[in-house]
Amino acid sequence: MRKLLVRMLSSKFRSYPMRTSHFLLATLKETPADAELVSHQLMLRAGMIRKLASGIYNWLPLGFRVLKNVERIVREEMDKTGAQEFLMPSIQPAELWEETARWEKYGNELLKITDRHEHRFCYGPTHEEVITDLARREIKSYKQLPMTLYQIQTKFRDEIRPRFGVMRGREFLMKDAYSFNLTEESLKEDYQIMYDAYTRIFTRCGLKFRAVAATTGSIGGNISHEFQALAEAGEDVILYSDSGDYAANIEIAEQNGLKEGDKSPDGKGILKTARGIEVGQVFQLGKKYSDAMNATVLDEKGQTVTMFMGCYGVGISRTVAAVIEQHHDEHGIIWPDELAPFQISIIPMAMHKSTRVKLASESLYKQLTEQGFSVLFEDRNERAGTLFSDHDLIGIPHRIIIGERNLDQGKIEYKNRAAKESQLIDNDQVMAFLKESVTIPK
RNA sequence: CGGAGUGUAGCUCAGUUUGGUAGAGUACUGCGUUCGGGACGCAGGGGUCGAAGGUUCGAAUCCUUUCACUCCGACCA
Repeated sequence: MRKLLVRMLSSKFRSYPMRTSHFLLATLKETPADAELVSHQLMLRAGMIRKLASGIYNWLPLGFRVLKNVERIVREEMDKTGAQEFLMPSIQPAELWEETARWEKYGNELLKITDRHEHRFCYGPTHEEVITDLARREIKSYKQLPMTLYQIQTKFRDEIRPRFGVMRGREFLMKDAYSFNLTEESLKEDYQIMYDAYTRIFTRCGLKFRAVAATTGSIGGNISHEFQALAEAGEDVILYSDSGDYAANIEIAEQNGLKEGDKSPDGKGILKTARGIEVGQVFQLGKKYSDAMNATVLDEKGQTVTMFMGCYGVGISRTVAAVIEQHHDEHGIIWPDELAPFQISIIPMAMHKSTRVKLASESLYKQLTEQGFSVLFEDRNERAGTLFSDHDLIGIPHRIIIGERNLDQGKIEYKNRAAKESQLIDNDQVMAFLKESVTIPK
């Protein structure tokens, strides 16, 4: 124990940067044969994910850092609404699902398992039953309402046909929130609060998206909206007004007898279709679960009343894929600053031969990390082309290249991943320049 | 679950028709040259050819069964 401590304090553990030579940077030059979508191909090539089984993926360090960034944004925006984070079990007893009749109705998508005592469980695809059970035990009075709880957790839905990598995986990371309300008006207020929070979340993720009226499917309830990231690869079709606010999932639109080319029902503009990736969905559940499971509180008159509920989901792992669908070029991924696994990469040229380059690079690394930037230090003894290609692929937004030639002029090179050309910056201006250019997430 | 296809080195693939000692490129290791946009030479390591059974003197190759994975559809959202 003492030995380990001494080694950690004295060795490279402390002083070395997050460096590519010891980072699990599992990039692939060629596209794996079983990936169809650009996002799936790039996630594999960049070494973000690896498949373990159909629809089930490992998240390697690079991908995990992005996943964590989406999670952080979601958590920040949920906390802003006053929702409380907590955690439910992923394994759920059959009895709860039988109370709502979903043990049968949810179908084969529900992964059912049996323990050694022959007790039946499922791996949770969603958590309405568990939260409602918790709420009926713990929430007693109208004075506690409204109340919203959320968790960020791995879900499992046994899709008939998983596809497109984490876009339609079986196991996936999801944020699910549940609101409890005394009245329908209160529910509608919370619904709007969540709707607004989702708008902020997906905006921060750099997504172009539309919120569309949606059907409620096996979750149930009355009113629902999906947040659709616009992408040709999307599996959903939406109908939207080209100049008004109207937008609906194709199912809803068809139920209302609307089709492409029609006038928008709000009178503004013409309806057009687009494809989308569903990255979030919000539901006004009403009393579907609270009725079935008897989740009640006492109101101010001492009467027993059934609570209204809402539920609100964000597909966190799917959002990562959706962002890539919208942010890439022929060389690889182009991360928005808030999602990038690292904000800045430092690529020293011929560092293994030039002490000057090495010192300048390490010094800059130290300064940048002290300022709170996340920085990846490229220390592999590879040819420049290899390094540049890898960094293009993994999509770190801000790149600093340090070489002898420019050091002689007192300059370093900066290249934005999204830009075609790089630019030279005076050595003593670098910090100011980056502070100006890089968004630092809190 | 219906239809189509694929399983050979970490990755991309040849070899299977017509059975005869397991291959290429790339990646990886060592040495040397080179190195600001995926270099080159030499030397190496890495495979129960998805699995099981059968036919045969001999099976990656032929037969049977089975498993996994991908795509289209239905399903889900």
